[in-house]
Amino acid sequence: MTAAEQELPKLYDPKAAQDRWYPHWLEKGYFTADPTSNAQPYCIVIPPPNVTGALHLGHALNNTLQDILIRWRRMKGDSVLWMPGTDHAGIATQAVVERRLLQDEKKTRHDLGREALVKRIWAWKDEYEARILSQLQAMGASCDWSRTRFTLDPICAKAVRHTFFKLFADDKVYRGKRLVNWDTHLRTAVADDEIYYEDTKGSLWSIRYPVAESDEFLVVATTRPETMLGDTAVAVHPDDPRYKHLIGKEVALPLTDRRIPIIGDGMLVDMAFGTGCVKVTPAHDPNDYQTGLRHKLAMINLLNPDGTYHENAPAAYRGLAVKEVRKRVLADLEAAGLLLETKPHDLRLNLSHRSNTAIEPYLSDQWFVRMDEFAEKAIGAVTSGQVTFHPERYAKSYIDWLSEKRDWCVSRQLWWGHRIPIWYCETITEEELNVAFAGRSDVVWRQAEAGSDRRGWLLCALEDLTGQELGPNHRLEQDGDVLDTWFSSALWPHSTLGWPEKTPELAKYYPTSVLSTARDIITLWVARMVIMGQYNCGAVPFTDVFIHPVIQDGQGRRMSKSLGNGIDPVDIIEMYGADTLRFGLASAATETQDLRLPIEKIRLEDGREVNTSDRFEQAKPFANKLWNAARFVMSNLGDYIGEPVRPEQLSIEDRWILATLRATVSQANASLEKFQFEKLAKTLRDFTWNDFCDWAIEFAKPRLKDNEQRPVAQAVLVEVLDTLVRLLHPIVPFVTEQIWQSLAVVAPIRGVFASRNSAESICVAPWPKVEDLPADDHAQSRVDLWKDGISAIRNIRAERNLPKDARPVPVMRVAAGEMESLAAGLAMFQTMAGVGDWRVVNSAEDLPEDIEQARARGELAAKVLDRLEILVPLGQFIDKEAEKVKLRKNLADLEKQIGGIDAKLGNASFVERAPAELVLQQRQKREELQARRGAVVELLAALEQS
RNA sequence: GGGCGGUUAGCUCAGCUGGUUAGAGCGCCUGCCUUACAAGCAGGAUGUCGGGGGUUCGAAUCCCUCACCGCCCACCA
Repeated sequence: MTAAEQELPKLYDPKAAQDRWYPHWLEKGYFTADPTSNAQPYCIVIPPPNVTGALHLGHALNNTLQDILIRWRRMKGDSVLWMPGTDHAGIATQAVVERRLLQDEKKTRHDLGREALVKRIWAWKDEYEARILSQLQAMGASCDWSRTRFTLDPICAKAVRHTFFKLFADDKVYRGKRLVNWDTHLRTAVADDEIYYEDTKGSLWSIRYPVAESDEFLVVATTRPETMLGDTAVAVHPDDPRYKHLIGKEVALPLTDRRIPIIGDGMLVDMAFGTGCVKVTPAHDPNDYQTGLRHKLAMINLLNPDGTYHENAPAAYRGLAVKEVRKRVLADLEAAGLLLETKPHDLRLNLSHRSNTAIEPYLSDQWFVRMDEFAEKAIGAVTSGQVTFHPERYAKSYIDWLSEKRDWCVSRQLWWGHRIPIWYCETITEEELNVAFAGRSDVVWRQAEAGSDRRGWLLCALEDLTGQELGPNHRLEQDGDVLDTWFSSALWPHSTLGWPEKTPELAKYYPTSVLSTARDIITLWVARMVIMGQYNCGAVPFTDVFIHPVIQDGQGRRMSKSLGNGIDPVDIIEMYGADTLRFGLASAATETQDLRLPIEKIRLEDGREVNTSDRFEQAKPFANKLWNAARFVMSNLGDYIGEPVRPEQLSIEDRWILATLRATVSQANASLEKFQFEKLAKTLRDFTWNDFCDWAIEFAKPRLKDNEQRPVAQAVLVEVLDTLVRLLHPIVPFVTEQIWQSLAVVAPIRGVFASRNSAESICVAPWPKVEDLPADDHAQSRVDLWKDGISAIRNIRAERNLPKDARPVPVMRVAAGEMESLAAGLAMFQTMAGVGDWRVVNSAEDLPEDIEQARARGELAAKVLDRLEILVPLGQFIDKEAEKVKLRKNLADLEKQIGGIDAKLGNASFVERAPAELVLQQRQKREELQARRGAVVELLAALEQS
């Protein structure tokens, strides 16, 4: 491509840049990690999106922020790996596929069978995984796609199998009882997040339980009378004077022939609620279950999986459904005169999302991971500083949750997931097992615990058992359940790197660097990754956890399908381009607040209705602005030869913009180190727009017309543009690459000083270094004075409505020491402020005659600034009255400020107690203001006399 | 019920280790198609910093309290 072939359209075309550069980056392999590199490793594993559906804006935010970090570190020269992948999301995915099956074909999973259903889910997964990956690519994500993983793929499966095997062998996993949320319609356990609540008007029934061998009664209040058939105790508060004496005695449980103990339990019972007596049904209520554990009560399961009453219930109720049992129990109690009262009571019904039927707490046997030691170690990882949360307040939720040390239930009654690698055999003996598996270290076994639903032996194997290992006389049956999705997610940082194999990737990139996620999964995911990382690899999985804000709609609600307020990032990319999406999200990613996006529905040209947000309008002009600044620079490089520039050739304004750029690089570094993306975006936007475009380019225009100054001005523009696009690249990768590549054609040689580079893509160009750019306080101070002067004249022109072509001839009064500074900006003033010849005078000396005369005639407009007084003769354009009003307002402002300072300085306590430095500063400030006031008073007086 | 965060311009948000006349983007008003950019330029207006109390010479910033909004966790016999 030659310079002539360059297309430099006025409007930046995001789509063209995206279509052109993303495939190019992939082809060149810039995103491919090299574990053999000697560079410092930097690795982020993507929080794997669920394959349940397409990505929304929350994912876009998180992945934009990760890509910013990744692209930054890649440019810094680190050996970078951003590991992509997706999550099988157990119940969520199975549920969507089952729901669709029911809708489209009126079939349940039982109609299809396990194998066929799983096949359907794989097809679903393939579709959505492709969609998700293409969304990430559309956003510009620089993942190493050659390593894309899926939580059910063979590499991850191997890690899961090895982990479970190790846990089993170490006795860290056990089979135990637990109350699960049982869906009696679908005959399956459902997860907590698959339950919804409905407030309904129910009843609170009071039932008399006769105390054995006594005339006394205890009255219990319940919303679920049918569960009384499974009661195994009645609890009262141990300090309750009404019942204290009964603790240790028994009641005769009505409708049954059982006697159950009266226990004292301060945790379960609130003396003030109801009657102060609580029936305890450990097998069908979570609190009662805990109470049962505390008091070692019997646990009587009343239900069959289909929700009918089990043989553990008295004969009269067996085989009946829950509702029917309730009716009968109430009728029978009534008949026995034991039903005291029925009161209306508001209660919350737990319903299954999947079948819309009531959830029954149901006691079942599940696999658990022992958490005590694990949690202790994982807490230590944070308290010792091996893992740091950003913002740090989130460490508290992590530690609080882990401190409960509740064992982790890892089995799920699903078909979609990692099958639990346990085989049961009831008939074998240990001797026979020893013989069958002699010499094999890949099979371990343990005896089933007493009280478990299984008898005989539990075998865990690294490879699937065929079932034939024990010979024809013994049946081996594999556990039908799968593992909790979070089990495989917990291994994600090391499983994706190849553990348990000792891969070069694992050696190079583990522990990874940063984990970026939302706060709602700090416990479910982050804590468990730390635990499993420590267990499997002996080291924490990452050193920093960054918690990003949550995206909400205009009403502060989460985005969700059911509310219809979700935004597809691809829609935003189509409307605004990927750079604007990313810039908008980064600009909104503040540390303290969640991110509120007022949603609008709009209809696209193709008729589709999509959600969008005004927030992207705010970010929209930026890429184009940058593009046009670059276009200006490049259009002035036709004769650029790239000769090195010696520092002494630089003008004041060159030194100013380079010094300002230096400060910007330093600020950008600080923001990136601290995960302050909003600050990063703002810093770079401000530099681009306010310093580079508004001033530096304008300063350069006259110099580019001067043959002598032109090469230096060109070199500095190239240097600044080159550095700026490198700084911006992590946020807006496409427009910066477009500029980088175009710039390479017109200015193959860059670098005002030593830092020349000619990277073939900005993706791998060096990150700017602060020390390559000169600091220059003097230039900064001087250019600030120029800017003030130019703004002041523009202000006068605009406020006095001077015609466009009017060329007033102003005077600037400054202290003697500043005269030279201002005079150096001569050319700039004339073009940028639109003035004719102008003069700088010493404020201690008399004004030039023409100005003095204009003042006498009252035709002078003035601006009295801190270091500078600007006097513009307006001649016929003067409006004396308006001028007086302005000066009076100016005077009032100054007096108000002086008054404020006087109040402070007149306050003895301030002078005594405030830092001396501050008092001095206030005194100086007062002097300046007084001087300005004097000047304004003088001007006003002249005007009034005229 | 416990915990966390928020309440600053019409909208979305910075500022909060106390100390200039409280800022930005978008929107709004005025004037400009000034050959980088009208998705632009120049200029302008806009705030009892949620209410109340306290600490301090000084509070948007620190403390207490109330109200409202959001989130997490627990619970509702």
